[in-house]
Amino acid sequence: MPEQIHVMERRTRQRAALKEAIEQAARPLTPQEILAEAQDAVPGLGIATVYRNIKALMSEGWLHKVEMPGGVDRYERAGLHHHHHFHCQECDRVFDVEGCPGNVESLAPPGFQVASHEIVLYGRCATCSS
Amino acid sequence: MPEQIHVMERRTRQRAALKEAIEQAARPLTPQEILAEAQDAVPGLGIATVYRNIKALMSEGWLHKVEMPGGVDRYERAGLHHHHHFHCQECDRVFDVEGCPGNVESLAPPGFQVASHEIVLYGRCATCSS
DNA sequence: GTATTAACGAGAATGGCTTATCATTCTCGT
DNA sequence: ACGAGAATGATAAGCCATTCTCGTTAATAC
Repeated sequence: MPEQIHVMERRTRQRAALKEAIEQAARPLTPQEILAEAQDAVPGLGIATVYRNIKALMSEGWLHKVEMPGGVDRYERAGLHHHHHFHCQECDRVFDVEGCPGNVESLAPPGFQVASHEIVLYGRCATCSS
Repeated sequence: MPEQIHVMERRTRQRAALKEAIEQAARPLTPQEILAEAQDAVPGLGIATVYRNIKALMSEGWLHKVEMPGGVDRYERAGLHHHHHFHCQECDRVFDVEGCPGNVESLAPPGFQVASHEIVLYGRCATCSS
């Protein structure tokens, strides 16, 4: 009687390309951006695979969702230290921003409990400024 | 020959109710929230009318759009002084937050030009905390 | 009051992003 | 090399916020 071994995750070129694209970017990427990057390595890659793996990588804690105002969700490696984001109004890319003003919770009105916060800077990135 | 007089805007109960709801709320409202509030005054009011008037009030500068991460657009009176927002994770309402840490632009990396910024606090509002 | 026509209400249609379906391909333990 | 079934790719379907259509209502000028 053959043992039934449950394979939870297989190593595929697609998944490797997706993870590689995400790590190389070093900034939050939209599903479309992930697709475009990963297609350099795996030409036929489809958008469904991107979404499937985003969901999988999220649930295994490898990936983290970044929600930006008025835009689609973006994703970056989980486990990065506390940071914020810069949204370029020209190229629509989002970049990580180090540091935090601190003392942000004190802005909340009395009785409001602050669990976390997000700061988003808008403007033009270095590339679009030059 | 009757003169052709162009009426640009009529005073309707619906529009009055919408503006009233927005001013009373004193916080950014979603189209659905505006609808719910205004229906207290005008029961039959439809969602299309809400969107129509949002668009109109926006273009005449009376209303201002507030985009929140991972949510639908909200709207509040234009002309309010610089402030930020608190998003209650329990009731999903958004509140205004006075004050600003300042010195926020200095967070941006060299070469990045900051035009504006938004700070969003997450947690539980006073009502949901008690 | 009457005519004009902006504004309304209900529901259909649109447009995006995301998820589901399913036949096919590919990984991996044996 | 083989076989089970996980993963993929193409596309259909689902979701939803927003916009459009159109017959009806009602605000304004006279």
